[in-house]
Amino acid sequence: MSNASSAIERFSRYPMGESQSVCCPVRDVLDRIGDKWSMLMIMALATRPHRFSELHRAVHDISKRMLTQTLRDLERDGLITRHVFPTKPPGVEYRLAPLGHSLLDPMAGLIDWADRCYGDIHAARARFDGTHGDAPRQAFSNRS
Amino acid sequence: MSNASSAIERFSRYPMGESQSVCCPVRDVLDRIGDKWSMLMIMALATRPHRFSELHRAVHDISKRMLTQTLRDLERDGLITRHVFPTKPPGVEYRLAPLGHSLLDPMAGLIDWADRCYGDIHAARARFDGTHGDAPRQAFSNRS
DNA sequence: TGGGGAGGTCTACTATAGAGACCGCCTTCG
DNA sequence: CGAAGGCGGTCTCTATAGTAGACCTCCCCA
Repeated sequence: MSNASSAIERFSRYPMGESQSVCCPVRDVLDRIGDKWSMLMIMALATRPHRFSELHRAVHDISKRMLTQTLRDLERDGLITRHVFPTKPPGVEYRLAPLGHSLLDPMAGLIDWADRCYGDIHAARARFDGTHGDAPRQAFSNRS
Repeated sequence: MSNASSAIERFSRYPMGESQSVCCPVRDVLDRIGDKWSMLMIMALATRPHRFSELHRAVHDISKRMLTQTLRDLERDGLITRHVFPTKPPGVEYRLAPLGHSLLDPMAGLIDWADRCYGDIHAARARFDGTHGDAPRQAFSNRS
Protein backbone atom coordinates (compact mmCIF):
# COMPACT_ATOMS: atom_id res chain seq x y z
CA MET A 1 0.00 0.00 0.00
CA SER A 2 3.00 2.20 0.47
CA ASN A 3 3.38 3.16 -3.14
CA ALA A 4 -0.28 2.65 -3.85
CA SER A 5 -1.36 5.69 -1.94
CA SER A 6 0.93 7.94 -3.89
CA ALA A 7 -0.35 6.55 -7.16
CA ILE A 8 -3.92 6.98 -6.04
CA GLU A 9 -3.10 10.50 -5.13
CA ARG A 10 -1.52 11.12 -8.48
CA PHE A 11 -4.58 9.68 -10.08
CA SER A 12 -6.82 11.91 -8.05
CA ARG A 13 -5.21 14.91 -9.62
CA TYR A 14 -7.10 14.12 -12.79
CA PRO A 15 -10.64 15.24 -12.17
CA MET A 16 -13.21 12.82 -13.42
CA GLY A 17 -16.14 15.11 -13.00
CA GLU A 18 -16.30 17.27 -16.10
CA SER A 19 -15.80 15.13 -19.16
CA GLN A 20 -12.12 15.08 -18.43
CA SER A 21 -11.74 11.60 -19.68
CA VAL A 22 -9.67 12.95 -22.50
CA CYS A 23 -6.99 14.20 -20.16
CA CYS A 24 -6.93 11.28 -17.74
CA PRO A 25 -4.15 8.84 -18.57
CA VAL A 26 -5.73 6.10 -16.54
CA ARG A 27 -8.94 6.17 -18.51
CA ASP A 28 -7.04 6.40 -21.69
CA VAL A 29 -4.66 3.58 -21.00
CA LEU A 30 -7.36 1.42 -19.54
CA ASP A 31 -9.47 1.80 -22.61
CA ARG A 32 -6.54 0.55 -24.61
CA ILE A 33 -5.08 -2.32 -22.66
CA GLY A 34 -8.13 -3.09 -20.57
CA ASP A 35 -9.97 -4.75 -23.38
CA LYS A 36 -10.41 -8.43 -23.71
CA TRP A 37 -7.43 -9.21 -25.88
CA SER A 38 -4.69 -6.61 -25.69
CA MET A 39 -3.08 -7.91 -22.55
CA LEU A 40 -3.24 -11.43 -23.85
CA MET A 41 -1.40 -10.33 -26.97
CA ILE A 42 1.24 -8.56 -24.95
CA MET A 43 1.72 -11.60 -22.80
CA ALA A 44 1.99 -13.87 -25.78
CA LEU A 45 4.58 -11.60 -27.31
CA ALA A 46 6.46 -11.24 -24.06
CA THR A 47 8.42 -14.42 -24.55
CA ARG A 48 9.24 -14.04 -28.25
CA PRO A 49 7.98 -12.58 -31.52
CA HIS A 50 5.04 -14.32 -33.08
CA ARG A 51 3.56 -14.60 -36.54
CA PHE A 52 -0.06 -13.72 -37.11
CA SER A 53 -1.16 -17.30 -37.22
CA GLU A 54 0.92 -18.21 -34.22
CA LEU A 55 -0.92 -15.61 -32.25
CA HIS A 56 -4.17 -16.91 -33.56
CA ARG A 57 -3.29 -20.40 -32.47
CA ALA A 58 -1.99 -19.16 -29.15
CA VAL A 59 -5.23 -17.49 -28.30
CA HIS A 60 -7.59 -19.64 -30.36
CA ASP A 61 -10.83 -18.03 -29.25
CA ILE A 62 -10.14 -14.65 -30.76
CA SER A 63 -11.62 -14.05 -34.16
CA LYS A 64 -9.27 -13.07 -36.96
CA ARG A 65 -11.03 -9.79 -37.18
CA MET A 66 -10.40 -8.96 -33.53
CA LEU A 67 -6.88 -10.27 -33.80
CA THR A 68 -6.16 -7.93 -36.67
CA GLN A 69 -7.83 -5.04 -34.95
CA THR A 70 -6.12 -5.61 -31.63
CA LEU A 71 -2.72 -5.87 -33.26
CA ARG A 72 -3.35 -2.73 -35.29
CA ASP A 73 -4.36 -0.81 -32.21
CA LEU A 74 -1.37 -2.00 -30.25
CA GLU A 75 0.87 -1.10 -33.13
CA ARG A 76 -0.76 2.26 -33.43
CA ASP A 77 -0.03 2.95 -29.79
CA GLY A 78 3.56 1.91 -30.19
CA LEU A 79 3.35 -1.13 -27.94
CA ILE A 80 4.19 -3.64 -30.62
CA THR A 81 5.82 -3.47 -34.03
CA ARG A 82 4.91 -5.22 -37.22
CA HIS A 83 7.58 -6.55 -39.55
CA VAL A 84 6.83 -7.83 -42.99
CA PHE A 85 9.37 -10.16 -44.52
CA PRO A 86 9.23 -10.15 -48.29
CA THR A 87 9.80 -13.85 -48.46
CA LYS A 88 8.10 -16.02 -51.04
CA PRO A 89 4.77 -15.89 -49.24
CA PRO A 90 5.25 -12.74 -47.22
CA GLY A 91 5.53 -13.43 -43.53
CA VAL A 92 4.49 -11.01 -40.86
CA GLU A 93 6.03 -10.94 -37.45
CA TYR A 94 4.78 -9.04 -34.47
CA ARG A 95 7.07 -8.18 -31.63
CA LEU A 96 7.04 -6.09 -28.50
CA ALA A 97 8.27 -2.54 -28.86
CA PRO A 98 10.21 -1.01 -25.98
CA LEU A 99 7.05 0.70 -24.81
CA GLY A 100 5.30 -2.63 -24.74
CA HIS A 101 8.20 -4.10 -22.87
CA SER A 102 7.90 -1.46 -20.21
CA LEU A 103 4.35 -2.59 -19.65
CA LEU A 104 5.42 -6.06 -18.63
CA ASP A 105 6.48 -5.08 -15.18
CA PRO A 106 3.27 -3.38 -14.07
CA MET A 107 1.33 -6.12 -15.77
CA ALA A 108 3.25 -8.73 -13.87
CA GLY A 109 2.02 -7.19 -10.65
CA LEU A 110 -1.52 -7.57 -11.82
CA ILE A 111 -0.99 -11.12 -12.97
CA ASP A 112 0.53 -11.88 -9.66
CA TRP A 113 -2.45 -10.47 -7.88
CA ALA A 114 -4.82 -12.35 -10.15
CA ASP A 115 -2.97 -15.53 -9.39
CA ARG A 116 -3.04 -14.99 -5.65
CA CYS A 117 -6.61 -13.79 -5.38
CA TYR A 118 -8.26 -15.95 -7.97
CA GLY A 119 -9.46 -18.32 -5.32
CA ASP A 120 -10.76 -15.60 -3.05
CA ILE A 121 -12.68 -14.04 -5.87
CA HIS A 122 -14.33 -17.27 -6.81
CA ALA A 123 -15.13 -18.00 -3.21
CA ALA A 124 -16.70 -14.57 -2.84
CA ARG A 125 -18.60 -15.05 -6.04
CA ALA A 126 -19.95 -18.40 -4.98
CA ARG A 127 -20.90 -17.00 -1.59
CA PHE A 128 -22.67 -14.05 -3.19
CA ASP A 129 -24.53 -16.24 -5.61
CA GLY A 130 -25.50 -18.62 -2.87
CA THR A 131 -26.58 -16.10 -0.28
CA HIS A 132 -27.92 -13.49 -2.50
CA GLY A 133 -29.59 -15.03 -5.44
CA ASP A 134 -31.61 -17.98 -6.50
CA ALA A 135 -30.52 -17.53 -10.10
CA PRO A 136 -26.75 -17.57 -9.84
CA ARG A 137 -26.29 -17.11 -13.54
CA GLN A 138 -25.81 -13.40 -13.63
CA ALA A 139 -25.84 -10.77 -10.98
CA PHE A 140 -27.44 -8.33 -13.33
CA SER A 141 -29.07 -9.15 -16.55
CA ASN A 142 -31.42 -7.72 -19.09
CA ARG A 143 -33.99 -10.36 -18.58
CA SER A 144 -36.98 -9.74 -20.78
CA MET B 1 11.65 -7.02 -16.08
CA SER B 2 13.15 -9.03 -13.27
CA ASN B 3 9.88 -10.03 -11.69
CA ALA B 4 7.98 -9.66 -14.90
CA SER B 5 9.56 -12.70 -16.46
CA SER B 6 8.54 -14.90 -13.58
CA ALA B 7 5.00 -13.65 -13.79
CA ILE B 8 4.92 -14.18 -17.52
CA GLU B 9 6.19 -17.65 -16.95
CA ARG B 10 3.55 -18.30 -14.35
CA PHE B 11 0.99 -17.02 -16.77
CA SER B 12 2.27 -19.26 -19.48
CA ARG B 13 1.43 -22.24 -17.39
CA TYR B 14 -2.18 -21.63 -18.19
CA PRO B 15 -2.68 -22.85 -21.72
CA MET B 16 -4.84 -20.58 -23.81
CA GLY B 17 -5.25 -22.98 -26.62
CA GLU B 18 -8.10 -25.26 -25.68
CA SER B 19 -10.95 -23.17 -24.38
CA GLN B 20 -9.09 -22.91 -21.13
CA SER B 21 -10.35 -19.44 -20.50
CA VAL B 22 -12.28 -20.80 -17.57
CA CYS B 23 -9.14 -21.85 -15.75
CA CYS B 24 -6.93 -18.90 -16.56
CA PRO B 25 -6.89 -16.37 -13.74
CA VAL B 26 -5.58 -13.66 -15.98
CA ARG B 27 -8.48 -13.88 -18.38
CA ASP B 28 -10.85 -14.14 -15.52
CA VAL B 29 -9.53 -11.20 -13.59
CA LEU B 30 -9.12 -9.11 -16.69
CA ASP B 31 -12.68 -9.65 -17.67
CA ARG B 32 -13.67 -8.35 -14.29
CA ILE B 33 -11.47 -5.37 -13.60
CA GLY B 34 -10.49 -4.66 -17.17
CA ASP B 35 -13.78 -3.13 -18.07
CA LYS B 36 -14.36 0.53 -18.48
CA TRP B 37 -15.54 1.33 -14.98
CA SER B 38 -14.38 -1.18 -12.39
CA MET B 39 -10.94 0.28 -11.87
CA LEU B 40 -12.36 3.76 -11.70
CA MET B 41 -14.72 2.62 -8.95
CA ILE B 42 -11.91 1.01 -7.03
CA MET B 43 -9.83 4.14 -7.34
CA ALA B 44 -12.68 6.32 -6.21
CA LEU B 45 -13.25 4.07 -3.21
CA ALA B 46 -9.56 3.90 -2.42
CA THR B 47 -9.57 7.14 -0.50
CA ARG B 48 -12.81 6.69 1.42
CA PRO B 49 -16.23 5.06 1.30
CA HIS B 50 -18.73 6.62 -1.05
CA ARG B 51 -22.48 6.76 -1.39
CA PHE B 52 -24.08 5.70 -4.62
CA SER B 53 -24.71 9.26 -5.72
CA GLU B 54 -21.26 10.33 -4.70
CA LEU B 55 -19.82 7.73 -7.00
CA HIS B 56 -22.13 8.87 -9.72
CA ARG B 57 -20.97 12.43 -9.29
CA ALA B 58 -17.36 11.35 -9.03
CA VAL B 59 -17.47 9.60 -12.34
CA HIS B 60 -20.25 11.59 -14.00
CA ASP B 61 -20.15 9.90 -17.37
CA ILE B 62 -21.21 6.50 -16.15
CA SER B 63 -24.87 5.76 -16.47
CA LYS B 64 -26.75 4.74 -13.37
CA ARG B 65 -27.36 1.42 -14.96
CA MET B 66 -23.67 0.73 -15.44
CA LEU B 67 -22.90 2.13 -12.03
CA THR B 68 -25.30 -0.28 -10.40
CA GLN B 69 -24.04 -3.17 -12.45
CA THR B 70 -20.39 -2.42 -11.87
CA LEU B 71 -20.91 -2.09 -8.14
CA ARG B 72 -22.89 -5.32 -8.05
CA ASP B 73 -20.20 -7.17 -9.90
CA LEU B 74 -17.45 -5.82 -7.70
CA GLU B 75 -19.47 -6.72 -4.65
CA ARG B 76 -20.11 -10.16 -6.02
CA ASP B 77 -16.41 -10.69 -6.42
CA GLY B 78 -15.71 -9.54 -2.91
CA LEU B 79 -13.77 -6.45 -3.90
CA ILE B 80 -16.15 -3.99 -2.34
CA THR B 81 -18.88 -4.20 0.28
CA ARG B 82 -22.26 -2.59 0.35
CA HIS B 83 -23.71 -1.24 3.56
CA VAL B 84 -27.28 -0.11 3.88
CA PHE B 85 -28.06 2.27 6.71
CA PRO B 86 -31.70 2.10 7.74
CA THR B 87 -31.88 5.83 8.20
CA LYS B 88 -34.97 7.82 7.28
CA PRO B 89 -34.30 7.57 3.59
CA PRO B 90 -32.04 4.54 3.55
CA GLY B 91 -28.50 5.40 2.64
CA VAL B 92 -26.15 3.03 0.90
CA GLU B 93 -22.43 3.15 1.32
CA TYR B 94 -19.86 1.31 -0.73
CA ARG B 95 -16.41 0.65 0.58
CA LEU B 96 -13.37 -1.36 -0.36
CA ALA B 97 -13.19 -4.88 1.01
CA PRO B 98 -9.77 -6.25 1.99
CA LEU B 99 -9.58 -8.02 -1.32
CA GLY B 100 -10.20 -4.76 -3.09
CA HIS B 101 -7.57 -3.13 -0.99
CA SER B 102 -5.03 -5.71 -2.02
CA LEU B 103 -5.65 -4.69 -5.61
CA LEU B 104 -4.49 -1.15 -5.02
CA ASP B 105 -0.86 -2.01 -5.07
CA PRO B 106 -0.75 -3.80 -8.42
CA MET B 107 -3.08 -1.18 -9.80
CA ALA B 108 -0.77 1.56 -8.67
CA GLY B 109 1.93 0.05 -10.81
CA LEU B 110 -0.31 0.28 -13.81
CA ILE B 111 -1.37 3.83 -13.05
CA ASP B 112 2.23 4.73 -12.69
CA TRP B 113 3.01 3.25 -16.05
CA ALA B 114 0.04 4.98 -17.62
CA ASP B 115 1.22 8.25 -16.20
CA ARG B 116 4.75 7.78 -17.46
CA CYS B 117 3.93 6.45 -20.89
CA TYR B 118 0.87 8.48 -21.69
CA GLY B 119 2.92 10.87 -23.74
CA ASP B 120 4.76 8.16 -25.61
CA ILE B 121 1.55 6.44 -26.50
CA HIS B 122 0.02 9.58 -27.87
CA ALA B 123 3.16 10.37 -29.78
CA ALA B 124 3.15 6.90 -31.29
CA ARG B 125 -0.50 7.22 -32.11
CA ALA B 126 -0.04 10.54 -33.83
CA ARG B 127 2.93 9.18 -35.75
CA PHE B 128 0.98 6.13 -36.85
CA ASP B 129 -1.99 8.16 -37.92
CA GLY B 130 0.22 10.57 -39.78
CA THR B 131 2.45 8.07 -41.52
CA HIS B 132 0.06 5.34 -42.01
CA GLY B 133 -3.35 6.68 -42.72
CA ASP B 134 -5.11 9.45 -44.44
CA ALA B 135 -8.15 8.97 -42.27
CA PRO B 136 -6.73 9.21 -38.77
CA ARG B 137 -10.07 8.72 -37.17
CA GLN B 138 -9.89 5.05 -36.49
CA ALA B 139 -7.32 2.47 -37.29
CA PHE B 140 -9.99 -0.07 -37.95
CA SER B 141 -13.65 0.59 -38.33
CA ASN B 142 -16.82 -0.97 -39.56
CA ARG B 143 -17.35 1.52 -42.27
CA SER B 144 -20.35 0.73 -44.37
C1' DT C 1 -5.06 -30.07 -59.43
C1' DG C 2 -6.15 -29.43 -55.47
C1' DG C 3 -5.25 -29.07 -50.54
C1' DG C 4 -3.39 -26.29 -47.16
C1' DG C 5 -1.27 -22.42 -44.75
C1' DA C 6 -0.29 -17.51 -44.41
C1' DG C 7 -2.41 -12.95 -43.67
C1' DG C 8 -5.88 -10.88 -43.78
C1' DT C 9 -11.02 -8.46 -45.32
C1' DC C 10 -16.15 -8.47 -45.47
C1' DT C 11 -20.79 -9.23 -44.06
C1' DA C 12 -24.31 -10.54 -41.08
C1' DC C 13 -25.70 -11.49 -36.42
C1' DT C 14 -25.94 -10.63 -31.52
C1' DA C 15 -24.56 -9.27 -27.04
C1' DT C 16 -23.43 -5.23 -24.62
C1' DA C 17 -23.17 -0.43 -23.17
C1' DG C 18 -25.35 4.03 -22.85
C1' DA C 19 -29.41 7.52 -22.55
C1' DG C 20 -32.77 8.68 -20.24
C1' DA C 21 -37.58 7.96 -18.40
C1' DC C 22 -39.62 6.28 -14.29
C1' DC C 23 -40.41 4.93 -9.24
C1' DG C 24 -41.19 4.99 -4.13
C1' DC C 25 -39.68 7.27 -0.30
C1' DC C 26 -38.51 11.21 2.24
C1' DT C 27 -37.39 16.28 3.19
C1' DT C 28 -37.67 20.95 2.23
C1' DC C 29 -39.39 25.09 0.21
C1' DG C 30 -42.92 28.48 -1.05
C1' DC D 1 -50.98 22.30 0.83
C1' DG D 2 -48.57 21.14 -3.41
C1' DA D 3 -44.33 21.12 -6.00
C1' DA D 4 -39.40 20.24 -6.22
C1' DG D 5 -35.64 17.66 -5.57
C1' DG D 6 -32.36 14.08 -3.74
C1' DC D 7 -31.53 9.16 -2.94
C1' DG D 8 -30.99 4.50 -4.79
C1' DG D 9 -32.08 2.30 -7.94
C1' DT D 10 -34.94 -0.34 -12.25
C1' DC D 11 -36.74 -0.45 -17.05
C1' DT D 12 -36.76 0.04 -21.96
C1' DC D 13 -34.86 1.43 -26.28
C1' DT D 14 -31.32 2.07 -29.35
C1' DA D 15 -26.52 2.50 -30.95
C1' DT D 16 -22.28 0.36 -30.92
C1' DA D 17 -18.97 -3.04 -30.44
C1' DG D 18 -17.65 -7.86 -30.65
C1' DT D 19 -18.23 -12.66 -32.87
C1' DA D 20 -18.55 -16.17 -36.23
C1' DG D 21 -17.37 -17.55 -40.23
C1' DA D 22 -17.26 -17.20 -45.30
C1' DC D 23 -14.19 -15.47 -48.51
C1' DC D 24 -9.78 -13.87 -50.98
C1' DT D 25 -4.96 -13.91 -53.00
C1' DC D 26 -0.59 -15.74 -53.15
C1' DC D 27 2.46 -19.45 -52.74
C1' DC D 28 4.17 -24.27 -51.86
C1' DC D 29 3.99 -29.26 -52.08
C1' DA D 30 2.56 -33.87 -53.45
